[in-house]
Amino acid sequence: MKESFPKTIYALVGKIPAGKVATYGQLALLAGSPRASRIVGAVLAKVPQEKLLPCHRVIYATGALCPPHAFGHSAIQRQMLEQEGITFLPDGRVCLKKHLWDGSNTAE
DNA sequence: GGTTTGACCCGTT
DNA sequence: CAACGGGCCAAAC
Repeated sequence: MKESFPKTIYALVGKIPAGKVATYGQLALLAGSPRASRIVGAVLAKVPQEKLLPCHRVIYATGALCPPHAFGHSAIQRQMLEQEGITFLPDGRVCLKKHLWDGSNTAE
């Protein structure tokens, strides 16, 4: 495995199953750098939707969604996740306890 | 090849 | 309880 970081991120995000969510830290961890959580976001920011990556399934480690400008609009990500079957808490956060992606099982 | 920034995360005030 | 700052790693200019 010698794929670049962004390449790894694309693969990981593309492996996130519907109805599940992954945190930037989680992707960074699977990518090989647990502290490169920022890189994950930066990479997704550079990579256009042409990759068809479900970046809307990527959220903060706290369960909060990423800033509105990330998807070009606010509450968009939330709407998408709701359609995926994600459960939102009254706090406005995703139920990480129920929808946190199990990337450890998908890691190769 | 060095510098700047970035869709983050956590501890402290 | 809420807000602020700092630190981390890698990609882009």
